[in-house]
Amino acid sequence: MGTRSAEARDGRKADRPRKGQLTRGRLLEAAFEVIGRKGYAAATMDEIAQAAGVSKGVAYYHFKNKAEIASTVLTEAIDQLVALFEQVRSQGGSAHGILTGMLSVFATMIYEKRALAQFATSEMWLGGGSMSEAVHDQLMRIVDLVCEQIERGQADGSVRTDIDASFQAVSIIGMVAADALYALGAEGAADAGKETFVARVVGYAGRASAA
Amino acid sequence: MGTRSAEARDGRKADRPRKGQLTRGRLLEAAFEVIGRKGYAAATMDEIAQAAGVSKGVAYYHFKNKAEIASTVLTEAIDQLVALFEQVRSQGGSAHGILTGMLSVFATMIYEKRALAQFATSEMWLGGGSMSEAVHDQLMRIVDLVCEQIERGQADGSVRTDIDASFQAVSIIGMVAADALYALGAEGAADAGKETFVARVVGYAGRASAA
Amino acid sequence: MGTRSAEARDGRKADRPRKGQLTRGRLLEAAFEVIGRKGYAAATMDEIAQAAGVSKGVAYYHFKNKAEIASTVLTEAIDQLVALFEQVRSQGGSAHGILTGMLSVFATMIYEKRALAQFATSEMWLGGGSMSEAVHDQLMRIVDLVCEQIERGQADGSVRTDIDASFQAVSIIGMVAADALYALGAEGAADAGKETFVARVVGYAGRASAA
Amino acid sequence: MGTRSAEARDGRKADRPRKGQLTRGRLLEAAFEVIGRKGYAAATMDEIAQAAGVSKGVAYYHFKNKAEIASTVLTEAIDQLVALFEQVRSQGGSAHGILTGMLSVFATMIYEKRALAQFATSEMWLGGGSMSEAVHDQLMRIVDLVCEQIERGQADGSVRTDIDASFQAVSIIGMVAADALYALGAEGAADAGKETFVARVVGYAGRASAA
DNA sequence: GATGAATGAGGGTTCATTCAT
DNA sequence: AATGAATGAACCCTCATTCAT
Repeated sequence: MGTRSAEARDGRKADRPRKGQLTRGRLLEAAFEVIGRKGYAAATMDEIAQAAGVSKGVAYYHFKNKAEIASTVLTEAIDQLVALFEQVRSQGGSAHGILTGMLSVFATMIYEKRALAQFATSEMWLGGGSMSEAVHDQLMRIVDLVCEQIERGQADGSVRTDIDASFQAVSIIGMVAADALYALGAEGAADAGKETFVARVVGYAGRASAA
Repeated sequence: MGTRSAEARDGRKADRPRKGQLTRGRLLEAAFEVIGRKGYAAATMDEIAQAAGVSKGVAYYHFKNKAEIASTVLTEAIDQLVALFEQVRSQGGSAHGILTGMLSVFATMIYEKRALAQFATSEMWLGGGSMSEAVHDQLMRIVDLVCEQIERGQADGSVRTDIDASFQAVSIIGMVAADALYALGAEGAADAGKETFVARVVGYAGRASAA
Repeated sequence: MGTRSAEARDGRKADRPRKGQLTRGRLLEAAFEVIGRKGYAAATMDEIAQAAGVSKGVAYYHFKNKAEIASTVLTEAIDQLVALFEQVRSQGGSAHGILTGMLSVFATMIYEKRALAQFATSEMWLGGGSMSEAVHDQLMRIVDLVCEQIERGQADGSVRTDIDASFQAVSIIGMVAADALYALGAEGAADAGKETFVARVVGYAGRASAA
Repeated sequence: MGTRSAEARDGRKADRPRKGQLTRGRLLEAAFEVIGRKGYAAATMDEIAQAAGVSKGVAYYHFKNKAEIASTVLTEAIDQLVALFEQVRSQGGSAHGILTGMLSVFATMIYEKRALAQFATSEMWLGGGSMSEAVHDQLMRIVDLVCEQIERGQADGSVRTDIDASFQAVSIIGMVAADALYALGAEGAADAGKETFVARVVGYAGRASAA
């Protein structure tokens, strides 16, 4: 005991990441891993706490209940993804270029955080679940950003107009998700590497919506 | 205990599949409905038995456990779908024509049995779950049939060859599933009707793989 | 095992007390004892089930939750008391005579089922508890029956009229309850015996309301 | 650890009861309110600390545990009541006069601090609980003071002698408590006002013990 | 004195599964 | 074949209590 070094050294007590925040972060990581691996229903708070290296009680100190920890995990990840999407958008360019960039970002994230994709997708199907509401809302943020670009593309003639923009957005996202599921499910496929995976997904999906 | 089976059965072999098979069928229907509505994990044997109008104990007379009843439901449905696919294939025609027919059949089934699609998809993501093994095997039967036609199309030049056939097959199926999820999730979308839904999905997906 | 004698002997299978009813009864008895001894909050379903000689799960087969088992215990006891009160009333006589009879019955029951009295009283104070609603409703049935006789007494001039009948009813019941608590709390007092206890309570309380 | 108390305290003994005593007082008030509203078992240290506007840890700095904070609340209130009783007694007068004064004081306090009455009464029934011991001891102080006057009345012939003095004391107190519960439980009854309530209780109870 | 964080022992409840009848 | 009843293992969650700072 007595390792209060950090703030003592530089005296910035105020913005020192409190110990609690560290634990909270560890819990989120653990929840991400466990839920991704076993699904929301099969994941237990016991296992999450254990994976985080803390007692079960502390999980309930930081999060109201299991649903909250799960939706926090998801929201934080989607926040990252949305930020990346917006970054792609802010760099400007044609609708097709931005779309390609978004899909690339999306596929990359699925590739890297497959567990989250599993969690989000599986919970999203459930109509009346406790989680489904929050999951759905989060995922719609992604769909909307994709949809926006497809509409731009429809306006400038680079994307086919015979199908609803939102329909196309959902199709592309579903396609990418399914590809990821398949590519990652086949364990041997992983060796192809991220770049190959992303390139294939983007190349294929990009073609589907061309005008 | 209970060894009066053999001779007793022989005595009325002809009319045996009466009560037992009826009950079994009712249980499968109930399981299909409940699991589709709440997901595998949240579905309880109690609710399934109650929905079937029988006692809980009888469910364990007909099925070994919860996993078995669920995978039986799935297998029977996939059997139907496979049969339809093979029927489409047996009518011959171009790869594109057969593919279109299969997607049409697939989209129709999702539209009509959305609960099953939900069940299959959500469980499939789970890597180590009890169900996932069986679900995966079943769904691969579908993928393989689609893949077969894509390979035919690649051979005759009607389908792009720059992407693995299996990759394309998975993409198309994922796309259709996502579309269904979205179209059926939006309650207002249901009024568009089955034909509109199927046409849109097939039209869009068919384009993605064109050479 | 194999003691299916009763119904076998006389063949009245229909009204044989099912095994489940026996268990249910045992659970109620156990709940009565445990809750009476430790209070509602401190009583655990584990202990109740164990006292009943069954597993914890079966308690939830017969009762929806802890509150239900507790309020069932209480309701059944109050039912008995109400039946006794009504029996006293049906025998006719002066208001004073009936009141005396009722108090006698009431004091006797408290004396014999002190645990229940403890439970009922302690829970009744709590305003917003889960139990309090049901407990209050049950106890009011007793108050009403006493009140009815006090009003009769007021009508015929044998009971003072300067105080609300309901107020007097409550006072008398509170008095008896407090006496019981005191008499039974002092362990040495138990030796005075039931008759002495009842006589004292009735004699004292009966005087308080005389005109 | 923490042995700097003695000399540190001595250094500023005069102005010591500053922050610490204030916090302690706030905790007691909060505990009084919360326990009164939800009962001892359902009250949580969290809620008490929050109601006091301090952290949970500080409650354990001032009180050993939950039982201590509760019994302190009770003891302080009973201390007040005892002081009032003794004040009534010190003013002299007939046994009947003093008794009336005591009941008036008692009824008034119940009326004003109903939450405390609830707490005391409900916990008192519990035989082996953690609280019951302390509660019982405190309440007996009240009973003894009432009993003392009843014995005086029995000596001078103003109170009936056919019933134990202690029995009568308990009866009267129980009566008042029950009346308070009833009067305060019926929300509409509150409008009658404190004076009416006290007068009724005293008038009724005073009569019960008259010789 | 005070705080936030952590602990860990249960408690209520659910549910897949089994079994006697 | 079928039923009602029973079991027991978890699971989610709460909360009194402790501790480092």
